Amino acid sequence: MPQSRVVQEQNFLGNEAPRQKPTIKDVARASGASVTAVSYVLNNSRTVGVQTRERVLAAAQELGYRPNPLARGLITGRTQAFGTLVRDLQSYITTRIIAGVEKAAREQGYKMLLAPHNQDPSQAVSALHDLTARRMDGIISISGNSDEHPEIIAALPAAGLPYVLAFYRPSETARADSVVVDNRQGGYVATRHLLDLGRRRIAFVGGPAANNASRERLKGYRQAHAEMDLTPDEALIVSQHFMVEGGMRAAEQLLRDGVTPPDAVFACNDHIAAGFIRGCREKGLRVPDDVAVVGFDDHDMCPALDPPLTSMRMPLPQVGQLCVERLIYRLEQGAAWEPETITLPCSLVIRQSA
Amino acid sequence: MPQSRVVQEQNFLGNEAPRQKPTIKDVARASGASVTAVSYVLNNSRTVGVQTRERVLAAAQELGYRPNPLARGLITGRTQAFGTLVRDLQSYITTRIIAGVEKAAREQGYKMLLAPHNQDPSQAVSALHDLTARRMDGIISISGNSDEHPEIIAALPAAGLPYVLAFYRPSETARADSVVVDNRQGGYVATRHLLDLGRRRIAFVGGPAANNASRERLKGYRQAHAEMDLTPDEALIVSQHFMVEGGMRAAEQLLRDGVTPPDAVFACNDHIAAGFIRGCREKGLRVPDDVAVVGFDDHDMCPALDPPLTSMRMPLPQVGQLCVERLIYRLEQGAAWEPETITLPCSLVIRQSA
DNA sequence: CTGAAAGCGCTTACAG
DNA sequence: CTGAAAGCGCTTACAG
Repeated sequence: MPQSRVVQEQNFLGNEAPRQKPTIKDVARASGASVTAVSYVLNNSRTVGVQTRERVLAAAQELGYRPNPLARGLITGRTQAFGTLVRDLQSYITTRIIAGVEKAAREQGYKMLLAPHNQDPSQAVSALHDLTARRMDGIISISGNSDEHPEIIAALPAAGLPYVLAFYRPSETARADSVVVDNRQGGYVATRHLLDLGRRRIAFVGGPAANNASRERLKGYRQAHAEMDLTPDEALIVSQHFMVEGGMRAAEQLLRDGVTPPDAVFACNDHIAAGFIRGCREKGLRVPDDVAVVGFDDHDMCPALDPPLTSMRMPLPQVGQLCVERLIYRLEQGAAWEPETITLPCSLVIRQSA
Repeated sequence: MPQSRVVQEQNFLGNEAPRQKPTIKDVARASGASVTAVSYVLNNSRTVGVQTRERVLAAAQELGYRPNPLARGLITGRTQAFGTLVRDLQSYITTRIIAGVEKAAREQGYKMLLAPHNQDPSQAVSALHDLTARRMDGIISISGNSDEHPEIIAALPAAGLPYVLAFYRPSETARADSVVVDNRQGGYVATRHLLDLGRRRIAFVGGPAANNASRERLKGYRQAHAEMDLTPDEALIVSQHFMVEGGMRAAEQLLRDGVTPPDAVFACNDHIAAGFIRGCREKGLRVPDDVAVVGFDDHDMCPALDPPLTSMRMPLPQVGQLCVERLIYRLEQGAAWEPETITLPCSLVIRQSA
């Protein structure tokens, strides 16, 4: 009898056809306990006689029993899994947040189902439907450096699942938990660093004008100036796409003949910063001597740029981790609660561009 | 009666508490059909009288009915979802393959459950257990530029699920489907490009010595030389980590005083190439005039490097897409089959470094 | 303290 | 062609 079990185990571990997975009934039979007892023992949800308990545990162990999450989910309505809504998986920022989500989820015994929506509201809605149908326990919605389409955020409450926003600060009225990075402080620190270097014509190259992170960083930029009783030249404040090409275009704008060039640039991401540096080079300007440059994101190519790029680092894995913790907290609390936004500071990584 | 349904729908779409999701029973009741009939209509698995069929469809539509995948999976053993095993989510290569997997999966009506294993066999085994327990329909295992831990590949068959390897060419005996990139051809094309430029001392900077992709690319490097009756200087062939720092170290090795420097470098990824370029700069060597450089991966920072980096592009999204197609094909075929490896060619993206 | 039984929401032989 | 019923693998009132 025990022998036949061993054989099964070998089949499972070997390269052969999969054995039939043992069910709770098999464990009950093998341990001489009732299905009820097995369930209670395995879930620790009721005290069970100690000898029964031990036989159940032994049998489960020996059979390699694993409860079927589908059956369990059907009854409990919980699946020990989160849906993670993301725009796409190509973004450096997004993947680092996901890494934090995954790690924290795993540590808490949860799995993560990824649902990219490609910034398409109808895809997002259908993903949300599916996540709900699969009885996810909650949803984490990750925004990247660009804002999510508003309809996507708006679709979240309708799913009827607890959710937390990562990297996106909800409007006052939204009643949503979120974990965000302090973009204002990041913008402040970056700008302040350039001011401390003695620069006084600091350009600001933001992302698309509507981008929330950019707007916050611009506030920090202004604040740093204001604190030193300086007024930035509004002509130095421009918007571009978060790409190398955007940075090159910004350089064309700001370094064109006939205008006084900036002596520093704070770029809202590293791609822009890199493109700007390239633009400087083409104009014959030296970085950092003529133009000091600070980027944002601390991209892993920063050390490889010429010169190595000084950049703001965001605590991205922590954002993911805190989202998970928040979500689990909500799951366990249930009932009424006040939405909460956790704000994490950025830090400056000084290299040679500023 | 219809009115109360409308109210429910509003609750669902609004910001209120989630309504109870309708079940197949609700659809049966609303349409006056049997549960059996509803099931057959919705699955198209048996012909049903046309008027019944239409009433069922209408009711399902109106109620916003979505079959519970958990209940369905419990019976059918299928969940319309794949598990995707990855080392981590930080790799540029991995995320691009994942994007391809996700897109193809979505188009075929499948979801994707991501399971990172951090190159830790025990994490991989437990992820595999979980994926099996959740009744995934199949598994796609994605390797990045570095080889997977062999135990991780070895654990795959034991899960008893169909699986496909992405980016990893299985050994002859492994009997596994896979979709890989033609690293040999990539190495050949890159090297050939440098040779055609007239370079004759071409260094090869690979990843860790055991790395399979590197070894294949080296074969291509040798082949390109052989075709022109050239023999590369073995001293120019070095191994480094796939990082900017690795490239810098390679530059230290190859450009040190007293040795004849290479006039070109083929680096096995863009981070290495970028680090090497930085090393050249520090030695006062011009790229590409003194040293031409070709990287690998076509990283999105390539255009921002100085000079913009010429690099090999791999058809990564296609790798993911073909994995999904292969897997679905296996699911539908079942039974006996011969393992198949699909090999996709790389292409050269010429910028200014070579 | 304990177990038989109902039931979660489906699918699918089975019997009409 | 059609539907009542069994059953997937669990959890948990319910009744002893």
